[in-house]
Amino acid sequence: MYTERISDALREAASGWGVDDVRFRLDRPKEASHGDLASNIALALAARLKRPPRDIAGDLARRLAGIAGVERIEVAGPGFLNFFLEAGAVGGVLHRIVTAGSGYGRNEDGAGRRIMVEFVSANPTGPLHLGHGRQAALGDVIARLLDWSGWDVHREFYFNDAGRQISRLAESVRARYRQLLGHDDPVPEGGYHGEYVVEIAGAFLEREGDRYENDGDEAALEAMRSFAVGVLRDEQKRDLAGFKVHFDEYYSERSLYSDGRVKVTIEALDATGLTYHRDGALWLRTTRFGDQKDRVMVKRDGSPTYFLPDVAYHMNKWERGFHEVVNVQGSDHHGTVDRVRAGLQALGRPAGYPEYVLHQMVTVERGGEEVRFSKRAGSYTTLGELSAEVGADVARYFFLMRRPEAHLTFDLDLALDESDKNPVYKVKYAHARLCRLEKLARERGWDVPDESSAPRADASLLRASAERELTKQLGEFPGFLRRAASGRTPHVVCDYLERTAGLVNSWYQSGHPTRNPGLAALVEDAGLRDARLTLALAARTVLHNGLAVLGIEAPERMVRDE
RNA sequence: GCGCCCGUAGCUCAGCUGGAUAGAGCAUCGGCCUUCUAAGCCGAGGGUCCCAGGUUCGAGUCCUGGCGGGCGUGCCA
Repeated sequence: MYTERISDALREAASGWGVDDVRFRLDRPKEASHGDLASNIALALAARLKRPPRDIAGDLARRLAGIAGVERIEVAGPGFLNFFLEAGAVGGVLHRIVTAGSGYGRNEDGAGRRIMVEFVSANPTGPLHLGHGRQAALGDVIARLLDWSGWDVHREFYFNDAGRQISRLAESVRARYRQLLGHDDPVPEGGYHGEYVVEIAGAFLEREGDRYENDGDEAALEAMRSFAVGVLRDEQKRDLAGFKVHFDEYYSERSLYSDGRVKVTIEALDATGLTYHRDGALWLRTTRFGDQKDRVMVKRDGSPTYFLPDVAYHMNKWERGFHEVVNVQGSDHHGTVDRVRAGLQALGRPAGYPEYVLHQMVTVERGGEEVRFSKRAGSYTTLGELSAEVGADVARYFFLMRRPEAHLTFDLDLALDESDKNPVYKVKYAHARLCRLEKLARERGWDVPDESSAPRADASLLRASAERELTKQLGEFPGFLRRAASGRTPHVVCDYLERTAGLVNSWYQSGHPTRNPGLAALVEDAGLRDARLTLALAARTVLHNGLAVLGIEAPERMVRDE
């Protein structure tokens, strides 16, 4: 590829001057008059070589003058090198794209190594809300990006089926159960007030009858607990499936207690000599590893604090062979990051283990007003409702289009709008258009380039600026995917796709059969038509693959339901 | 008090290791459908990139100090 060729030549030239570690850019300038590619290498070298950047640029321009695919090189501004490429060199990427097909954009950065993405990990105490939706979309797409980067990815959901919140859920179910039997038990302090608890109590009543009516013991509570957890977990799984999110494994916090891992972890931490007793509790010197203060690990009453199962769990991940772990969590959990890592470091794990992607919260707007939702108060906008309302594809896209650490305002009106305002439709529409183009060509009895025949098309015929701009954009897809994967930032893909769809539409309009028949894709000239249909095929491939990475359908035709 | 994140157009937000005249969508205004789907395109207006210093040939981007907002800072999970 021409970019690699040029960048190698530049690096080699720098090396010839004794600079082997120069950092420079070689990318597509915003301004068309700055060429197809521009580099700041002369500016980067100026200080090292103690020479004016324009002189260096001039030397480089002369030196690279004969390089294949480059038409001419200009020195501009303070010392930028602007490369103007031959049409054939630019178009060559189209052949690569159609040959790679549904694999275009993949790379082998992960080299087949295992990596775990843990996400959602909601407590089974209620339905998934929109915050979980953002997390589900982020985690799933980060996993997909890692897969596209050659990692062996494992998706895991950790569910907290132990502890106080679950007890409160069971007590809330019992209160509702007894209410249904005519008692006036109040929902306990700190309990769950949502209507779904009443439904669970009703289902429990239907299955078990009134046998637990006056039974206040542990066994009754346990029966309600496991029933409620089962119902809620099934519901969460259903909502996630509707959102096109699946997990390889659901890991139970309870199991960490029942199989002794929490106990083993306490003993292991105690054996490090980094623990001490104070006020009747057992503390861990997490400050040794950068935490703001030491933390209690075993409370005065003998029970472990919540971060211990987290440490035990991550030791278990490590033992299962996952030395690369990405945890996707809400930023309200950031306080726990340091202490969990500190506990793990005390046990000899590396400092950056595990990695965290902390996303900001989601607020919902409808009619310009913020919609308040609170789990405890029982007022809801659940992920299931949202998927059903706007569709999984739109919901996923909206959750993904902002970078994780930025606050997300979910505009329900815009998401529900199936007309021209929704960015998801713009991308899908561009894809459908390209499919339509191929279909029409076939209907007119023309051969349409496919994976095997497209590489024979003469891409150097694509000289119009809309064609070149689109072609160059398509060539950058793998780089964007790589950047999105390594940065754990799916929104980069959204931005790329919106821009690409825009260029597709511009190109499409520029070849309007009436106003500008010379640039139309479906022309009589077979050579030109094949070149343009190859461009269409390549663009369709990129849009399809980009949407696939986001877990979104790329339709062959759009049906307007008006 | 301390820690993390955020502050860019009227609104919601991009801006990759510092690069050329700061971008997109929505909203506003003006054009474009007898031929490939107008769910689209073309154009216009709209900016103290929170403020003040500093580093640099060059700062929205890096450093320091402020201001504003969110979250955290439990022997709660």
